[in-house]
Amino acid sequence: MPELPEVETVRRGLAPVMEGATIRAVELRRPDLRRPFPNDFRLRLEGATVTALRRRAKYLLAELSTGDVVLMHLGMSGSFRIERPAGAAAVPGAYYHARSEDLAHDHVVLAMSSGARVVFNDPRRFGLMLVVAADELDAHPLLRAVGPEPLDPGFDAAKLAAALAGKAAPLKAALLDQTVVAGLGNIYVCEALHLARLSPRRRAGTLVGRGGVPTPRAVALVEAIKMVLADAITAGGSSLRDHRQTDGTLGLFQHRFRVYDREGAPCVTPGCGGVVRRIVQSGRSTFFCTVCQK
DNA sequence: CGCTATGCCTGAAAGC
DNA sequence: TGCTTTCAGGCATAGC
Repeated sequence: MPELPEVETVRRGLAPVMEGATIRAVELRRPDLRRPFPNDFRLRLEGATVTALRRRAKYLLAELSTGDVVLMHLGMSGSFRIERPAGAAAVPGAYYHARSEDLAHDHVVLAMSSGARVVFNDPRRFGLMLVVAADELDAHPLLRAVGPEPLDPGFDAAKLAAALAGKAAPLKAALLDQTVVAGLGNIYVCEALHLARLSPRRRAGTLVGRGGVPTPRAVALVEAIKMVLADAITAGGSSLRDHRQTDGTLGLFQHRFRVYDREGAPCVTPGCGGVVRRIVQSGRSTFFCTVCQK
């Protein structure tokens, strides 16, 4: 489910009730998600204060006063919601979920000193929660090879070109590769390629000129990636099947999809006149317009 | 029943 | 032989 804009939306929702708050109790309602919780997971979280809640790629990182970091991933169907137990004071700036639902897939509950209960729900259990020492975070196998943050000012056409140079894989597949650029998934790759008018089937290496110089297409693609992601964050992400904001409300960006899940609909590019098509690449649906995306 | 699904790790296969 | 790149398979569940 969640790509960078959804994870960032979740981060912004959780920050008011987690940052500066102490984790009073951790309830693990099953032994594993995608992989087992570490044996010392509860021990290392309980009593620790969250000093910052950050995001790297599609990972949420809760930095603790103890020098540990809680590494969280939402997988395909994970979501967080914030509950306010009866009698607990409301945290300024926090938005609470109206009521609990789908309790069967509530796998982790964090009771925070802010009074909020942070509940992780994940029907498919492709999500992940680990705790690692902060000084080992960058070298951690899950993060070591992750590429640049697309919304970082340092991510530019030169960076993208360097990552794409020599690649024969389709552009779609290259952009899904988290080592090329971090945080894009199936939706936002399709959206960014349409905005940049680039074919998902084009060989990735063709965005790089002689000597590794980025082409105008690479410049356009970087611009499109940044714009699509920023707009999606502003809209609270995209809610299809699973994504909710932490207060339970839906994201709104799905109403603004240019191509994703719009097979057969007219292309929105002014004057194009094409129709959105669906193909399968690397086993996943790609939506694009064969008329204006070259 | 069969197909699809916002992710991504693993391992096999292919290419050099 | 070995390294790198690419892709299919699988994970677990729900909805249509």
